Amino acid sequence: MALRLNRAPARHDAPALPLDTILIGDCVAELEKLPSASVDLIFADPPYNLQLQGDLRRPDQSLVDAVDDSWDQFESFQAYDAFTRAWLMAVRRVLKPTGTMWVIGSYHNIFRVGTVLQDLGYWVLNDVVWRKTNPMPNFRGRRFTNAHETLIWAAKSADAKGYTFNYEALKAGNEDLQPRSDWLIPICSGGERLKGDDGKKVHPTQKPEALLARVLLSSSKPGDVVLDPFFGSGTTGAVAKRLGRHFIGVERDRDYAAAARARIDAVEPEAADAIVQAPAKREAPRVAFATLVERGLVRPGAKLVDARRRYEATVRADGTLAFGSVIGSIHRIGALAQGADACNGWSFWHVEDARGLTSIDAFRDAVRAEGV
Amino acid sequence: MALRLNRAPARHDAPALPLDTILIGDCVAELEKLPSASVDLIFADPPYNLQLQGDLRRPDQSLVDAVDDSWDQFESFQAYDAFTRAWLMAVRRVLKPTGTMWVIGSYHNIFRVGTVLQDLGYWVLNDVVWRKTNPMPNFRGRRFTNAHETLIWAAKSADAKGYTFNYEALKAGNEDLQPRSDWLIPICSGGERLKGDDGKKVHPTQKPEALLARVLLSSSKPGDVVLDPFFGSGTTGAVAKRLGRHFIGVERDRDYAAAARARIDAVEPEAADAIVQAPAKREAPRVAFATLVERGLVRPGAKLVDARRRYEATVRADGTLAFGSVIGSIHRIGALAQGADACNGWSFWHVEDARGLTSIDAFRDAVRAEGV
DNA sequence: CCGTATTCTGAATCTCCTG
DNA sequence: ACAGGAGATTCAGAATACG
Repeated sequence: MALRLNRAPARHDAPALPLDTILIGDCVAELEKLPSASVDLIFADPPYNLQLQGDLRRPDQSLVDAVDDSWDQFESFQAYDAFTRAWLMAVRRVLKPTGTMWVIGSYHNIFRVGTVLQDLGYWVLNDVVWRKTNPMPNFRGRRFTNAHETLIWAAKSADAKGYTFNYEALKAGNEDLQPRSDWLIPICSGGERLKGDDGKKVHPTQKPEALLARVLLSSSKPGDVVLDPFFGSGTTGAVAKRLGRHFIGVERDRDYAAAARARIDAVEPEAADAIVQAPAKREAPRVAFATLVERGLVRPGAKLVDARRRYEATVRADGTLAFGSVIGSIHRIGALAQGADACNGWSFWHVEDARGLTSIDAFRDAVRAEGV
Repeated sequence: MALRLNRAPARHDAPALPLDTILIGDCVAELEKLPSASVDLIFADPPYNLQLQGDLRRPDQSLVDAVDDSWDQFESFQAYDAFTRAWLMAVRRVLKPTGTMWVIGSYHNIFRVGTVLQDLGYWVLNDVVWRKTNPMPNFRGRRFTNAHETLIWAAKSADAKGYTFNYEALKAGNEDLQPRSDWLIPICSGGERLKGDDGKKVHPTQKPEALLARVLLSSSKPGDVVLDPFFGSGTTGAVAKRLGRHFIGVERDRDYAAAARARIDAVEPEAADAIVQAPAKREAPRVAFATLVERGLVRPGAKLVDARRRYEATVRADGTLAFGSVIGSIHRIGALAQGADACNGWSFWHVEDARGLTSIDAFRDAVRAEGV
């Protein structure tokens, strides 16, 4: 039995569609009550099936607050696939033929999700990468920092035409460059992060509003109906309301649903003419020395010297420097050579050729000039 | 029947492994001839199963040279999955227990590949995003510009330990920041792109050498054996040779194999000092704290303190520490002092003298410099 | 009150050798 | 195989504390 947390007025033109409502219950069961082909956009943030083992501690021994909630536990890949198949079928029935769907996930689950949705006849339009400016580091140094999550954007079927893609607006909001499949957005923190009375986060995986804004602005129109079958803390609803879209959320957990309802009630819709794309965060123009080597601007085996040619180091293929038997970054080796505590390797080291000394900083500028 | 394009001298220590060789034939059949658990790293760039529908034209009506080769055509997802399963099983047998595998793909195939490899027992370590500085634009304006491809980095099994990850060198080459899962690398073009006598590209999906360099530098050591079951234009082989790794390539198409062979023969390996393995701290020879006491670097009876002088312990002649009435290793006592359950005593404890605090790790470095 | 320093935290599949 | 212990390991940003 679903309990509805509804604040929307009754609508006579679409009586069966519980607009701007959070349906409390299992999403497959709740979606069966909705009419077919009735929503314009789906955003789904399903459980990731993280399969965490033991505790993880930071180098300072503090404990990482893991996502160990029961809703993220599955017995096997098979069980996860069955779950995935069920909800993907349920939302597909409700999706208009011209509608599209977004799903977000990590490497733990996204391959399963992508495979199942292809098998069900969805047609992938893009995979989009959410690059995090501030991901949690890899504390043990045994893998690459997991600095992104993946979104799949899919149409209802291969022959679906007429889906919404606000190409011109996106391009205009992106310095007249085509919108790309890699998005740089910070994680949800600070004032945006919902906290309980105890000061603890309400939901372990709250998504940033900037991410949802990019989704809704790119693939929906004002007045469209956006369905989120894993509503959680209600980011989809909050952004939908702010941007003049309707939402339907489904959430099993009453506490999450209540927090989401309160959050959404506090949202002020933006004036229609103010609804434009949030400006993209400027890309940090950070260039690593390894990039110069990779791009062939500095050759492995080349000798670097300081401005007065007192010290010499050898460039290695991995973008480190060798100074005697010591290997390290341009900064650390620069400091070591001088006997200093710290050194800006970019200004310290130079390449010598027929024309004389060239600062490696000049090569970095060349990389930046090419658009990083 | 496989025809080998071999330029490597015979090796008596590994007679069954055709090092630095391109095996011509189907990869599953060819891999059956190789011994089990014999290669250190796999890089695979399988067909993407692109499912192109009709010609793609640019706004000026010029035709885009699409990947429509017969090797990229599969009748169904089912056929593609069967193909994927077959080659993933074949390479897994050949992979050492400590080895890892990279697979690259796009949204057309990467979900299938990821699902199958998880089902086969591979353990995903990371998914890595290759962001292209210069992707092909989306000419229709109906999707996001496909500006990235996805790589999956996986170990042979969930319990596989001891795989190679050159964390410290990668960090040093990246402004002393740990390496992330998003890589920015230009596509292969210009002089690097192999062209035939007719000026046309030899292979439709030639990968940039910078991408392979990052793969090999991060997850292999000099002298390792790298297997590429879809050798194509031989980028893996060219980079392996340049960086002092051995390669084994498998390629069905004789023309591709011949072009790859010629390309690799022209490669000059980097100088040894540009590619020797950087010593990692965790691989440095172990030094017992007792050795420091034995060698007179730390005096029995000396007081050790933490960096903020909050705790104090006494050095004993046998290399243990006394903290109140408790006696134990530098690590145990460090943990006890802080009330933590673990502690790296080497970085925690310091000796105080007229010049201030000196970490006992500095004395350990001195011992190592003397040759343990 | 302000500027600086410290602390806290985030969708995380996070070690390896010896006995 | 399993237990125990040595010893390795973090970045950005916000919040809080301090001087």
